Amino acid sequence: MVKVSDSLVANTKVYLEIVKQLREMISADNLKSGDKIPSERELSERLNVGRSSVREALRALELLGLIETRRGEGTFIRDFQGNQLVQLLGTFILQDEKAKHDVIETMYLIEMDCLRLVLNRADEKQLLKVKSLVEQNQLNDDEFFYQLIKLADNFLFSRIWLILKDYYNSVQPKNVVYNRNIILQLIEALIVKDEKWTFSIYRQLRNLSILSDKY
Amino acid sequence: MVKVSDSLVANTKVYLEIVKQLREMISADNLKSGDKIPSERELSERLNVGRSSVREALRALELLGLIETRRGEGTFIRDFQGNQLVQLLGTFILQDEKAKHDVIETMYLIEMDCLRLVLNRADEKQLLKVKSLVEQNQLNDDEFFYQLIKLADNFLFSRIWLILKDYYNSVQPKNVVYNRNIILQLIEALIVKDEKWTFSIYRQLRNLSILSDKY
DNA sequence: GAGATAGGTGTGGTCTGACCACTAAAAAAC
DNA sequence: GTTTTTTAGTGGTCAGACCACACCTATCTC
Repeated sequence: MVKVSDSLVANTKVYLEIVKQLREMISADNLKSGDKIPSERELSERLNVGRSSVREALRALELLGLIETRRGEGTFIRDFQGNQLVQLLGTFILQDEKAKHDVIETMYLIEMDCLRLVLNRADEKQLLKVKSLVEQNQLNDDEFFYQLIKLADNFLFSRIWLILKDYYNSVQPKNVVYNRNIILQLIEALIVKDEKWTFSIYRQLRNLSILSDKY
Repeated sequence: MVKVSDSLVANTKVYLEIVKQLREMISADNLKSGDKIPSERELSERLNVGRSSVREALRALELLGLIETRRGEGTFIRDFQGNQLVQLLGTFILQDEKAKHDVIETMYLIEMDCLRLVLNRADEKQLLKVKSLVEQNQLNDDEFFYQLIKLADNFLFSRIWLILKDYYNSVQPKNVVYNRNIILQLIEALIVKDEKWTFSIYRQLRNLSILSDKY
């Protein structure tokens, strides 16, 4: 009988090895969001490990938001959502002020990077689409920005931004402002590809006017 | 007998409740990095839950990097380090084709963000220190950039950059170029706080000359 | 035949008890 | 006093037992 743990020098815990195996399994079978993964009992049997070890791995991935389990049905790949995770991390690590500052600064800079990308990349059509959504009041501030970030067409930035946004909102209560006029101006500036105007409006939106020369 | 699970409408899983309890416990007792938390068996008894449930909670927190367990000793609060976590998330998230391009683009943009931060933040003294290290040939390209990133004084950026750099090096065969002259020019540009010059040199360093107007 | 009902099966959720491997501190031997 | 041995405590893992729930299917009722 060959156990997963035997394949290593045993300095790796079984549940970590299972996480690894799951990763490879997902990648090999090209499983996507919503797909089902084998049951706990089947995994336990296939990997020659105890079911409790399988559960430790699955629970950890669940807390991370990477999978979702439904009693009586099974375990499914999930579209990664950082919120829950971020909330947890936040209460654990975001105590010191410097960390909060870093989060906010990083988010602003990444947002501006995305604006640059949009300026160079997005076509007018897409921007007009966002504009119409805003005009119909279908987007709040966060949703609007997410649309912009997506237009930057960089998946990594989208992911990072989503996480940072959650941190940001948990640190910075607030912002029900939603000034539609400013947002519309920002879109306009992007459409005409006026970089200076774009960033001027952005700083206004984020209340960075005072710090305008800092970034 | 009152179980943790009974105190709720039971729509919350026990291990999540334990995570919550642990959080409160840590906060109440003001436990800090390095401190020990109760043993699995004690927690199991105190919270009236099975040890396996306690373990599910602890393993999840461990994968998150929030605690550390040492066999034979116990479980300890840990100084949070995101790298392992981000690495894990990365392998789960970065599977698509476009990912490589996104990684490179993201790294470049973050490096430029850091340059901006350094321009506004770093004092000459620190820069001269880096300069002397370069002159003594004590830094390779990556190490040099890491010094710069650190001068930007944003912990989050440092973390993200380190991860991206690993991906970058595995994607981009590689650049043993190490042109000391260009690096020294970059430092000089930063010292005199000449933004245009700085970015011009940077693009040269990263061979972005062709794309210069894209970013 | 259509619909409602009752089982059966598979799944996650949880607990218990049993080992093992390892560490550190106490006890014993010198 | 120093070394060795024992012992108690801790995490690591497994196996088996229930439970609650979702889904399917065969059966019953009309």
